[in-house]
Amino acid sequence: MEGIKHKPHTNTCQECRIAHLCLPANLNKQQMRGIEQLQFNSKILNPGDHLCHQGEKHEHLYLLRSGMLKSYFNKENGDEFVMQFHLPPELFGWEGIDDEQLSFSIVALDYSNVCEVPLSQLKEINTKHPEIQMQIFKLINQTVRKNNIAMLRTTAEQKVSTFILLLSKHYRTLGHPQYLCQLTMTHQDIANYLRIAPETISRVLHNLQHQGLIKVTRKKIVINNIEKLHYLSNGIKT
Amino acid sequence: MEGIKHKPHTNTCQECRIAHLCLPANLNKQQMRGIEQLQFNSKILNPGDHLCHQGEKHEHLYLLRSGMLKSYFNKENGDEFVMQFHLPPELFGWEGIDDEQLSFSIVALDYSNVCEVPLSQLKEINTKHPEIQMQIFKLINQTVRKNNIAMLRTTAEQKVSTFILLLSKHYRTLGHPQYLCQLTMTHQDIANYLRIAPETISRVLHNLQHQGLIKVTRKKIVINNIEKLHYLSNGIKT
DNA sequence: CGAGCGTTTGAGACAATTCAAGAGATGTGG
DNA sequence: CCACATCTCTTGAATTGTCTCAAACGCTCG
Repeated sequence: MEGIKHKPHTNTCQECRIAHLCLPANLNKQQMRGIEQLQFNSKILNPGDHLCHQGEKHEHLYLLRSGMLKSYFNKENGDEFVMQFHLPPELFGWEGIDDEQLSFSIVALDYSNVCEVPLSQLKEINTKHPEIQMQIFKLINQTVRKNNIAMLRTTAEQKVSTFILLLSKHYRTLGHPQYLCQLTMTHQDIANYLRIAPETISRVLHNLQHQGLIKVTRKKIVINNIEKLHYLSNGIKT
Repeated sequence: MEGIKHKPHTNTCQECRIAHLCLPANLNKQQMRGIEQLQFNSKILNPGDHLCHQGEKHEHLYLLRSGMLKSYFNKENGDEFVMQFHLPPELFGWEGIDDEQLSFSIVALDYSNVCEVPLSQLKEINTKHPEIQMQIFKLINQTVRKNNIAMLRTTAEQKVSTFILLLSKHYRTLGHPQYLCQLTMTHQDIANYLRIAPETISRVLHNLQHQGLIKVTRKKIVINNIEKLHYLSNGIKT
């Protein structure tokens, strides 16, 4: 799987379908015309393809246009540590930006399209389009919030139900009904990310299904009672 | 306590003692001369004073020059939720920057000195000094990392020992020996932040003392074996 | 089809929480 | 300066939740 070649090609922000959710979000039409020179390489990744590897030189920020990614690193003892799942539109690759080397690897979980912003170009972008700074703030902020969402919960049930809701929201933006949710990653990865045991994921899903809130078929989850799932995820008892 | 008036006064980055750790970190001497116009109000806070309140208009970024702060918000059910403890030099106030209103309050735990950067001024700063963008990235990154440090740990012992090490590092930068650590916040606040029960904090501290790693006197902790504490905090068994 | 991985399920062990009571510290007003 | 009320912290006992270990099952892919 990994062997398949990336097909880099160039994209201008002007013709990008999700520019309004991305760096140029705050630009008006006139300013948009001024960014003809804003164009970046974008990469198509197949599931299992790596975008970058731990230890490589840190030279890009990335913008996820579509698909789903996982960033992780290997601890000294060899254990994998899942940092994040990336969902579009997401700005990532800024973690550890003060380091020369990348402290993490990023792998595609789904067919994905990623836009590369060279760090070397960032200052220039910033000078020409200072409005973009605020948008970068917002994008970073969304990422931080997304991660807090699942990890700050205390019980396994809260964590898992929050995670399901997060994913289902993503699938809704893809046009699927929001009560549908596809687990593209393994239970192991989710468990690692949420800092719980993989067996616990299994048990919680079983419980949620038993309560009639969801229906699990393989890696597909249908949400029957999204309202109650929200309650659970926020620790509100009914 | 809360009633005591803030004493705002103006600071230029040029004369600031910690400018090299703050926004102008990457500027050379020539560029530093160019930032005479960079000056911000700074506030002195007494313990218990609020810097800002949930619901107010979101109009500043803040830079903590000295002291210690806590940011938190109140959930619908009235429960307090501790988001972060801020240690200098830290850039904060960018969480929820896409919202009009502040989603959190910030209170001083110690005598603190905070520099205010108006959001309205940010674009201008950015245009004149694009080098600062990268420094903002770095500062945000440090904050995210600091929070991950304690929260990604799995056991209560790991969380608490990581937290102690974090604080002790802070006190070292103040000139205290690094094996000294003052808890300016209540166990309740720490517990809330680390998502564990306050009783557990008490028990873990008791255990660590029993193992001879620390000595607890009231809110003062003396670290006897910092190396082993590091092992514990990283989950390495000895 | 068989190998290998991921998932499910159960039983026992362990960690952390909850609840409750008491000790210690802090602040206030007389 | 003391007495009282209020917080915070400590400690114990019972309970709950999650983890670990182990075994079996089910997919997927060559």
